Amino acid sequence: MVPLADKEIFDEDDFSGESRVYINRDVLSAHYIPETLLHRDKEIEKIKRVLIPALRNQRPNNLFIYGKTGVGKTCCVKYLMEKIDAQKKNVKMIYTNCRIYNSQYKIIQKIAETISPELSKQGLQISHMYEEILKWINENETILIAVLDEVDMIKDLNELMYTLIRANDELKKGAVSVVGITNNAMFQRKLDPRSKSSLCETEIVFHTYDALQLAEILDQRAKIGIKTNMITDSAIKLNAAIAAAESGDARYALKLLLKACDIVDERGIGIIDEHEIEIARKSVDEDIAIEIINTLPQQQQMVLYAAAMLNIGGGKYAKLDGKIDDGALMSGELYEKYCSACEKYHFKPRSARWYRQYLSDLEMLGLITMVESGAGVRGHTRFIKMTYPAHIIKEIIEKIYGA
DNA sequence: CCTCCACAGGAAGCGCAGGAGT
DNA sequence: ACTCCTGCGCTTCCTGTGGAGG
Repeated sequence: MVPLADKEIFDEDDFSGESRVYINRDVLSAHYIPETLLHRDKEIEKIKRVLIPALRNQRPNNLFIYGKTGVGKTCCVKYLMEKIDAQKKNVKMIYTNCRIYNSQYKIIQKIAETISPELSKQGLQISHMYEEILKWINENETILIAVLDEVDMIKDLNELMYTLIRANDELKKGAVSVVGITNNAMFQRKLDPRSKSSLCETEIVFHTYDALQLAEILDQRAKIGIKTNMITDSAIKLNAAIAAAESGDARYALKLLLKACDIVDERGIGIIDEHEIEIARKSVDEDIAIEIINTLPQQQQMVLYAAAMLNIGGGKYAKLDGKIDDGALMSGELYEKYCSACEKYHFKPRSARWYRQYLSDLEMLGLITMVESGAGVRGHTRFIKMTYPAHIIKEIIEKIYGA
C-alpha cells in the first residue's frame, strides 16, 4: 500500500479540469450579487431615494426594511452599498450581520474596528470606542450609515439606537444613520416608542416573489453560471414552483438549483431536468435542518430532541378531545421530557424560565412554531409544533451525542 | 363571580470569564 | 499579581394572563 503522504490526494484534473456543468458555480450562491437585480426596481428606487441625501452630505433618514427571508432585502442594500462606495463621497456604509454581532457592544466594536484597526482589541470600554468613532466622523465629515441586518437579533437594541441617535446631537460635522433589516414582523413590539419612531423614520416592505419571478431569477443566474443546454426550461419552472410554494424564498430556490447542478456534475452524465430537481429537494431540506441544528447551543438541541422524541413516542397531547393538531406539544409536558433528555446525556437541565427562552429562540430560528392554547385547555399554555420531521431531527442529534 | 391552573415573560441579581489598568 | 470592569448565561422571584371549575 502506498503511504498517504506519497500519494497525490488531488489529481491535476481537480484543479484545471473544466466542470461539465458550471461556467461559474459562485453565481448560483445566494451571496452573489448580479449586475441587474430582477423584480426589485421599485424597492431599489425607494432605498435610493432615502439614501440620496448622504451624497449631498446630509443625514439620510433612518430606514427600516421588512420582508420574509430570501426576498432580496440584503441583496438590494448590498447592491446599493457598492454603487455608493463607487461614488467615493464621504459616505461610509458599514454592514453588520446581527446574528453574529448581536449586542450594542459588538456592533460599536465592529464599527470602531472598521474605521480604525487599532480599535480592534477586545475589552475596550464602549464609551472609549464611541468617542473614537465620533472623532473620526467629525474629522472626516463623514455620513456613517450602519446597516444592521437581522436587526431583531440585537439584545439591547433600545440602548444601541439611543447611542446612535445621541451621536447626531454631539456631532458638529458628519452624521450617523441606521438601516435596519429584518424578517421578523413581531419584533417592532419589543422596541420602546422612542427607538421605534427613530428606526422606523421610513419603512420599506419587500414582498415575496411569485413563481414567475423566481423562474426569471433562476433563469438569469443559470445563463451566467451554467453552460448552455445543461438545464431544461421545465426544470427551472419546477424549481421556481417548489420555492414559491414553500415561501417565495429566492435563497431556497437557488440552493435547490445549486444542489441539482452538483448532482449532475458529480454524476458526470445527463442534464438537469425535473427529476434532478426532485432529488435535490429532499437533500436540500435535510441539509438546511442539519446546518441549523449543528450550530445550535447544546441546551437548545436538547429541547428540540425532546420535542422530536415526544412526537415519535406519541404523547398524551394529541388526544385532547381531538381539537388539537396531531403533533402539537404542550410546553409543560415538553419541559419534563427535556429534563429527562438532559439526564440521558448527562447534562444539567436548565430552569423552566430559561427553557422558555430556548423555546422562543427556536421559534425565531423557524425550527418550531408556537400557538397560544386558547379555549378547550385548562390554564394558559402554548402548543409547540415542529417545522421539520421529527425523525430527521432525532437522527441528526443522535448523530452528535449518540443514541 | 372568585379561585385555581399552567404557564408567559420581565426584573434583579449572581458567579464566572476575560481583558484593562496599575 | 492584583483589582476593577464588563459581558454573558443562568437562576430566583414575581406579576400578568386567559380559560376551567366550583
